[in-house]
Amino acid sequence: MTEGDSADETTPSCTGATDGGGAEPDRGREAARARRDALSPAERERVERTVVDLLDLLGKAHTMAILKTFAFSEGPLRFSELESRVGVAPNTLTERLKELTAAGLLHREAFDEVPPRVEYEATEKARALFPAFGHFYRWAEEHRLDERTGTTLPTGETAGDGR
Amino acid sequence: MTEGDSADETTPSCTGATDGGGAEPDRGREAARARRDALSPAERERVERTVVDLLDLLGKAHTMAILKTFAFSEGPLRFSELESRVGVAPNTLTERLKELTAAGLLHREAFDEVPPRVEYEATEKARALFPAFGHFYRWAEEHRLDERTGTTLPTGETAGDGR
DNA sequence: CAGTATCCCTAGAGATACTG
DNA sequence: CAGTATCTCTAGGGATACTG
Repeated sequence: MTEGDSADETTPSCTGATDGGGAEPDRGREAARARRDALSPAERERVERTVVDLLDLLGKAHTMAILKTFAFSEGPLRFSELESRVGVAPNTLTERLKELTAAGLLHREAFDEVPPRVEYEATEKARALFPAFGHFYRWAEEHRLDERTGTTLPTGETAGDGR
Repeated sequence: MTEGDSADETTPSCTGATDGGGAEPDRGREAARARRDALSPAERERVERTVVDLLDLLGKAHTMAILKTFAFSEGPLRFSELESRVGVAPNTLTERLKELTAAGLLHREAFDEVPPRVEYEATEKARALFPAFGHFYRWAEEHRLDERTGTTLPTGETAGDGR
């Protein structure tokens, strides 16, 4: 992102995530407000900045692909493994990996063996994030982007995907 | 983003986001896999693309600030209102608004009155997304970015906050 | 193998002025 | 008021070659 602008807060609760039909209109908003108001202004700001920064990071080039790779892998992953699985240039991968590591989402361990080996692994912090991705995933199962589904929910979401 | 890679998994909704200690290691992963494998390859691809595209959109300049504004507003919002609340240049705002509208996350209604009036409102589709933001919010309450909290969870999260 | 060092190159955000 | 039209500028990602 570019700005360091003014207002920005954050959000809601855990209400009708999976809503199949029209549930309550703005149920979650109140809860959101409540949660939000429960924090001290300073802490609130801190939290909100964190959310924005996080989204910012997730929105960067291959971050999601990288995290997803970890989410579906058993053990740690090596640089080259990620490089090929994600399909990204080494410099970019290095950068992302550094950011993720600095954010505490990945843990880096280097073994100085003959052919160098470095392993990356998702931390608890990262794992705590995965459920949120799950929410997005579920959302994506029921909705589509780039389609004027207006205010009404789609009729058949699982619809005719391209192939 | 630049390329079309895959996406990600899922998990529980409102579970132990707040986990204070170490819960089960990779509990959600299996569930994620299960959910994922339940879909046809084509649909899975569609869903994963949607998630990536969504994150991509959310990661753009002022998207989160805009959506957050809607999340905390009662009624619809006007262009100028958003312009000042978010603090963004008109062209950029227009662009973001168009994208959000095209994605079906916002509904645009123009009244041709003497001083033109256009109102934007979050759709159901957008509202269904808010709880996910809530998850991020909760996550942000417990974690910090840019801090080496390694594999262990932070001790005192509400940290730095002065009052 | 796991990166770093360069160079290029364009998407995209800001500022500003203008219009229906 | 709600945008559009320009122009400018730079962050950041791709490709490639090189190194500890």
